[in-house]
Amino acid sequence: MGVTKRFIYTNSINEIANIAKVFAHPARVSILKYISEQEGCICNDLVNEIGLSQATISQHLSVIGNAGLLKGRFEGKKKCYCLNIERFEEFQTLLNSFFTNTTANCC
Amino acid sequence: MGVTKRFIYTNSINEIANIAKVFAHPARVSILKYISEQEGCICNDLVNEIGLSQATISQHLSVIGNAGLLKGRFEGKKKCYCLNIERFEEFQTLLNSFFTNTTANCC
DNA sequence: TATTATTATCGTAATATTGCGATATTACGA
DNA sequence: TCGTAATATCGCAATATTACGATAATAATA
Repeated sequence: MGVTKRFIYTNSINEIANIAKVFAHPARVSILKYISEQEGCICNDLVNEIGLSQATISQHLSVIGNAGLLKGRFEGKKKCYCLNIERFEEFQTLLNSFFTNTTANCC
Repeated sequence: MGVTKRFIYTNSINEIANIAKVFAHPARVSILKYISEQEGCICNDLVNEIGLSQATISQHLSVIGNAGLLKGRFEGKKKCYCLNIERFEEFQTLLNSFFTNTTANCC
């Protein structure tokens, strides 16, 4: 029974959880922060900066990318990543709504 | 190698990840939302509302409680929970700072 | 052409997380 | 006093997640 019963929750509840999940690992927070400070950066920069293996960084990049938070393009053999700001702001808005609604409900 | 290398990240990175982790499961999002809509509620209300077992709800409440987001007091045999708004707002502020800083950094 | 660099993916082992039944403890009502 | 209700915790099985070595494919350079 290690699988989450996503079917019992509403779409908006699942959405908040999915968003939060992207940030629930420090590697991914660190990656996002580092990328935001560069004009663009490549997987191996992150390997050097963060100190995890290339395979692991690539895995975490995949999670972030699947969430829509990255734009990437190849420059030769190097894949150069930068943030998808619009998506980032979408996430911020959704989380803020959740927080604000939740605290406003309370007496 | 299933354990996160938390020691390689800064405290503030770990903090963001820890906060996000509380919301990374839909049960906990749902619990927080439901509690916010009541004057106070008990574990069994949540069992009925969400549809997970009492043991599971109690587990999730424990995660939320350990994050400091709950106030609870016994009324007889019933433990009545409500939100710790201050802590909630702390989390919101920290997450917002992270999002705002990250998007502001970008060109 | 050979060598090096870059990266996504696969496979694996270790650990964390999820869900739940069982249970012990406490409170309450008949 | 007994029966019921409420809840945290334990133990367990199943699944997800984490980290990494190995590897294949591609690009660039000597």
